[in-house]
Amino acid sequence: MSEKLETGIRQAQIAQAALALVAERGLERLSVADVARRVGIVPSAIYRHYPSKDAVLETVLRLVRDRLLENVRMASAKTADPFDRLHRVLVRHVKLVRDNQAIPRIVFSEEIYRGRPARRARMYKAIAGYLDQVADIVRAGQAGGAIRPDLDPSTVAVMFLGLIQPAAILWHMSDGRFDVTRHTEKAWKVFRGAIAAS
Amino acid sequence: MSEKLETGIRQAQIAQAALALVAERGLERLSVADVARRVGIVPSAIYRHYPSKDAVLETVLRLVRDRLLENVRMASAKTADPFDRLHRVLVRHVKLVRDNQAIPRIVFSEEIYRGRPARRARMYKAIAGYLDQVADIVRAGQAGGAIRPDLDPSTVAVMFLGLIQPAAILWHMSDGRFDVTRHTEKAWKVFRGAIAAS
DNA sequence: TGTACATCAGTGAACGCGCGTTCACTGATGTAC
DNA sequence: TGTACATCAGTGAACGCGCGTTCACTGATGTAC
Repeated sequence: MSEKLETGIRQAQIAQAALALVAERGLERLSVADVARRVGIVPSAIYRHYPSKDAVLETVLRLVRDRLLENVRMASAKTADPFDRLHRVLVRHVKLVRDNQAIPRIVFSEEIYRGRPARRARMYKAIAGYLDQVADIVRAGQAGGAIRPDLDPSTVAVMFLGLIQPAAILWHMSDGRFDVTRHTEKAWKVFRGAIAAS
Repeated sequence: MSEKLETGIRQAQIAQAALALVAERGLERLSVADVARRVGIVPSAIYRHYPSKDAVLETVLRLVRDRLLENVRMASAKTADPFDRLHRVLVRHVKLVRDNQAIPRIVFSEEIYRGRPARRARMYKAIAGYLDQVADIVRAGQAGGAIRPDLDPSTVAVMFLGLIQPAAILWHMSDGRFDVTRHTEKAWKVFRGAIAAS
């Protein structure tokens, strides 16, 4: 028999194991049996700590949301210059995507939202929150005179996401051959020039 | 018994039905039984026309690739002005994504590439081909003096994709509430200003 | 310090379900005579 | 024009498999006395 651990610890272990397995093999391949094996218990023991596989996914989704939002918060704290702040968010986001392949696999999965519109809405809200924080940086830059005042901050925020996302997909589809970091740095310069006050 | 049709016609019907079902319910929910029902035959009859479900997916993938590439080709034919051409590609792409929800669901699926690296490589090549054509438009614009000569055409092409992709995802995740068309038009103006020769 | 007991995480067999696929058949269609 | 035959798309029952989940049990752990 495997060591007996209290349910709080096991719940965290199970969610972490699930996240790691999604990163390795994708969400469709995630099975209760695999998660259990990784944790070192038997499949049915999962049900001592979660009522269903779906409940495990719910927790995984929360983990992902937390990491996403933590990202902007951290990057914004260190400096006041709007371009520095945006650039930090960019670099951290690229690193996040490179290190945690599970994130896009979960966020853009259909399966995880199927029949649970509230769950999709919650994730949309998290992404919208991310964009709002980027838009806030833009607004601050406009107030300080560094960023062109005629631009819509929300549009700029979505465009900012557009610096990373297609690159991340190309990186992923090319099995790492496409150089995300190089692309985002070059794209960043163009983007910076486009939004800077003249 | 359902009407007897020759295998060439059935093959096309089956691929189309599969594509439509992916658009409606996603790739993970696609079953041989559903495809058969849609075509009006019995599940096992699928195997008169395809050796496996996987072979059906192969054909669906080809359909999607064709539509993607046709898009740039069509948009480029009508006009010589580089901004006009890019704008046409943009508008067509947005329409493509809005009309054919199946496309992103297939292209970005993990499942369809699992254990078939050649298939993923082929899709990557299709996307790279798309980007190359956009880059060609940019190069032509640089040669003609309309677009800044110091920009890397490939970077500009990926950024161009970045005008659409995040917006498409937000549109999808918000159940159509996010206004893709409006966003891409606003983003297009900023982008255009960023790459135009001064 | 030692003993009886309650709690509850871990076990393994078994379940029901959906799915892709196989297979022997049926019967419609077109062709050769 | 009519008949026998070959072809092959369509049928439905059955299969094996993987999976999420249930359930009666086991036995380790901590607590009350």
